Amino acid sequence: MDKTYNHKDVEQKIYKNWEEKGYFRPENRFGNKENYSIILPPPNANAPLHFGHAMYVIEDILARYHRMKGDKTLWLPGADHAGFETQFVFEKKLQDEGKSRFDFSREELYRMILDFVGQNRPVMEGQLKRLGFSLDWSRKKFTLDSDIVKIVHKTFKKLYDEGFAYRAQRLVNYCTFDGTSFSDLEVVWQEKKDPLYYIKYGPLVLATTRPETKFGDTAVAVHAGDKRYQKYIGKELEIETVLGKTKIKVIADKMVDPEFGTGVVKITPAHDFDDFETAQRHNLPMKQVIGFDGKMNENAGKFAGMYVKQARKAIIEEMQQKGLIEKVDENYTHRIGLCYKCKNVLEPLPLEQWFIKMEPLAKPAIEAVRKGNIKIFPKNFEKLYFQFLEGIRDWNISRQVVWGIRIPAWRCMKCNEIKNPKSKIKNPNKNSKINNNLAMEQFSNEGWVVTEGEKPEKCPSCGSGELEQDPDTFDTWFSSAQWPFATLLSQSSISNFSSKGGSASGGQFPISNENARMFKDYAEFYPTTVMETGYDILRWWVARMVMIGLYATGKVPFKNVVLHGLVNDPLGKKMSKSKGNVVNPLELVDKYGADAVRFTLVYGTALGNDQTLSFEKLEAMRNFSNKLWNIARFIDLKRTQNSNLKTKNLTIEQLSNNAIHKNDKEWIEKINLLVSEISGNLDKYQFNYAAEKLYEFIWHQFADIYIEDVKNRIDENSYLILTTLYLILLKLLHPFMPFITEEIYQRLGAQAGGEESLTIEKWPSFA
RNA sequence: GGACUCGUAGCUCAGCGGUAGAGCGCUGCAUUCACAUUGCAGAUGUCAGAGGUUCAAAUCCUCUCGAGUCCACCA
Repeated sequence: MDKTYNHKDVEQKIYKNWEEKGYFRPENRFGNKENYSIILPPPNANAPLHFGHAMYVIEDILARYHRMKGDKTLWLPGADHAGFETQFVFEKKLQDEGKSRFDFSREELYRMILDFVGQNRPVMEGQLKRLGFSLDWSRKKFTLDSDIVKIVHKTFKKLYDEGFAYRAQRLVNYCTFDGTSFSDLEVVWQEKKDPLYYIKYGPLVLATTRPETKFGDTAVAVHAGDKRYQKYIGKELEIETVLGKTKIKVIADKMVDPEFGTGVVKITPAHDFDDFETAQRHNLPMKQVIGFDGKMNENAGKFAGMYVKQARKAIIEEMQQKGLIEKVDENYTHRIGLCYKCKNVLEPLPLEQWFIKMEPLAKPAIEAVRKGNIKIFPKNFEKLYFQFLEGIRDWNISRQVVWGIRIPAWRCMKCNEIKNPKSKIKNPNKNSKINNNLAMEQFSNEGWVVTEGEKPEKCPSCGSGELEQDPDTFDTWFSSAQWPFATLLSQSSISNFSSKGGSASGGQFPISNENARMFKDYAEFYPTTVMETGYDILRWWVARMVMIGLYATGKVPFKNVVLHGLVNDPLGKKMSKSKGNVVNPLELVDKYGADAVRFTLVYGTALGNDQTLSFEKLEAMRNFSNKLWNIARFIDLKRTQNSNLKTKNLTIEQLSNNAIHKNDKEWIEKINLLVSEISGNLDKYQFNYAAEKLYEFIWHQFADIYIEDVKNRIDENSYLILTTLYLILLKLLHPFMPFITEEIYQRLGAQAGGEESLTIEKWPSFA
């Protein structure tokens, strides 16, 4: 054996062997006790891993621990299509090539992104392997796999049929130049100085930066406690405007800050996010004055046809002439949203989209945690969970991107014409004249046909064949929310469970009990045992999985939630691509070895806390690997010096019966205690304790004291005890440092008579 | 603006009611011995600050200051 351990020589070779032998497949285990399952949070298929993904080592520790304990263990990998993010990255690439998404048809664009992702996905998977993750690759899934898509469609259909999915008009950030809406993520916020106009509304004066939207005002709001305006609350005022006299209602709402401006706010539901919400609270009508083409519409009277900026100027001039402007604050700064692409000001505009009613779904999700059907570790995150669910709003699941699962909903053009004769519904990107005067109430789903993916032949209510599919795709999180049951269900032949024959009403989708046997993985591993992920996606992902999982299957999707913290750069700053401080975990694996990287991540940081990446710590853990190596080297050397010295794979009890020397007996007892401590720590997700104890014990107890002691009195019996105890320590350490422990085990284990790999060895039990 | 997390040895962090802990670093010594990616010995802290609860507080409560994250995006 070499003097130092060289991880590069062994890691990849070892992983390849593990995989070929099928150790990570649950069906290959002997003596299965309980079913144990973890679904890997699917990394973005498009991007290489970042450091956060290395934290999934926690899942590997759990998987390996339970596998060794004899549980039938499944750790299932997958990849997420990450709809908007991936399309965003791809469009950047197009941009670099001097192209844009508008140069391609929907189908072309989708195909191109699919190819792009296809090239990147193996990179990500290879990285997970380099980290030693004991994932069952035979079961890997992608969120756009056809069988997953089928399940997602089915869930949506169920939500629709049971009245949880509805169509409604909500505001979106719309770029009138690019003709598309953007999600909140892609809005670029910028500080800008704009005039703040103080304009007269009858007896009131209010401040606004957007006087041109005044034609869309459907109320004026003040704070309920504002003494100045008490007498107006609930009254209807007659006011003078540039388009003549009109009437407007005064409401009281908490959204108004009496300190700002005059303490009076105009409410323009169609063109301001806050106003929109206020209008919902007060059941105010919505009046659109700006079209999807960026021009004022007919509600703006003589200003119709003007672009927003022109109109603002023209209106201000006229108001000034009429004496309707009290003053102008020229130095007002505020933040406005810009299009990331063309840097134009985004226009909040009302667009019809699909929503999910969340409150009834959130209730059982809250209950599940309250009752302890789901446990969250560390416990303090429960608070965040409840906070989110108790204040939940309906979920907009429509996304105007191509890269994703297309919503299986068709609009009957004929029914819509009957319902809304004047404004023929067309793609709003082309036609601005829709829904100008719609009330705020939820839309009915009339005129829509929702299926499980297949195109309907005709409209069930009018029989028309003129059906147009919703161009939108689902929010990525809508599919990820179904990940635990979707991945497990889709392991079986999915044709068993498709659409038409399926239980239409009543029972929980997707399957009736008698069919359950067809879905073996689902039956065995759902609900999964642990969902382990970063706390930053507790609400985005974990909470939604609970809600949708409970809804779709009638069961919690997992029994335990384990949340890890973030890994920051060596200066303690969050790693981000834009800051350019991202550390590739693979670089560190190359330099220090996967085991050292893994151990570094769990050593010394309590679960759920952030940590700062430390090269010193990595070095220390690499040294620890070397220590392990040299203990093995000592054992190996003695053996070559005296062929009577033997190692045997014995249990602690058997060892006890064999020990002769008093000191050896003591050390057996010490390790016996250690086994129980480490097992206890792992059962309680106290990975840092376990790692610290193993490090301290192996190095400063076992090597520094015990080996030094045995060295001077070595004989066949003491050698047997010493080396067998070392095997036990390797087993305890294996979930944390799988490569080096396996390599040493292979070198020592040949004589020991154990399993062919540590991966499938039995976890030491304490006497 | 709202919420959450964190401020403990030079650095990175455990501890979270009972007279302060680890790793790294530092100081001194040792070393043909499995390992210098080593061993032995040692120094180092009014546990951010101020109040309060308690027989007892780094640990519980309140406030202040500082660092960070998430959410919202005030006319």
